Amino acid sequence: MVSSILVVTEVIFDIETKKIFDDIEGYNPADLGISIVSVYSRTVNEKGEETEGEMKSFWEDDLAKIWPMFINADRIIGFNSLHFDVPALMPLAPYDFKKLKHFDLMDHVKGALGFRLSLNAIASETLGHGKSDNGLNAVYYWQEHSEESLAKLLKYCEMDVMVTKEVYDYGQKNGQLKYKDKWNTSRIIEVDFSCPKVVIEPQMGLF
DNA sequence: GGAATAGGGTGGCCGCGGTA
DNA sequence: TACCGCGGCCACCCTATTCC
Repeated sequence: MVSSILVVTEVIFDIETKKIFDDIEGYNPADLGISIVSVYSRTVNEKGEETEGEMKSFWEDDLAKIWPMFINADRIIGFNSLHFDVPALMPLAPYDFKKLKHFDLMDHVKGALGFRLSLNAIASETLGHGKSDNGLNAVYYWQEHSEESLAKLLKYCEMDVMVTKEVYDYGQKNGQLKYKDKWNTSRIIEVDFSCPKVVIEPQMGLF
């Protein structure tokens, strides 16, 4: 008797750019340039438990290493990724990056609420802590380019990925997220982050 | 500060009810 | 009947918000 294993490979990612929109003409995230990409890659078993996970960060010179991670993923998770991260990475990708299995958290929040919310607003109320910094500072850290500022940039990008991961996990486990509205009232967002499991048939010995 | 988009504020229009 | 005030609805414009 051979039993099937249900697993999902998930990749949670975030990017930081070299420039802000003020530095470029028009609106094309691809023109901002990529300074660093942080990726949390993991496998999840049939119980929804993370069996293994690893955080990696890649500076612009190492970006070639990230593409195999994305193309093998069952779900690529980001926040506002479809409207920002994906277009920014597109020109650098060796394949059609936008055709992969993207899962944009903000898109789901917008679908549930009808309007957009920041990752910080959701994380603060849902997890009790928000982001450690903001995206503009990430650009300044890159432009400063000192050992200390690059360390801050790396830490910020990885922290962003961890916050995204925690929000995603909370939504998947509880079927809801939280945020504070403009009247400072705590609100609940009903979400469905369920993911179809991939069935892996154990290989029979061929020898 | 870029594009996109939702929310809020404002003003115009219309219908209804009260009063002279 | 004519006038006035009020409320509801709609369109428009401005502001706030997302990402970096």
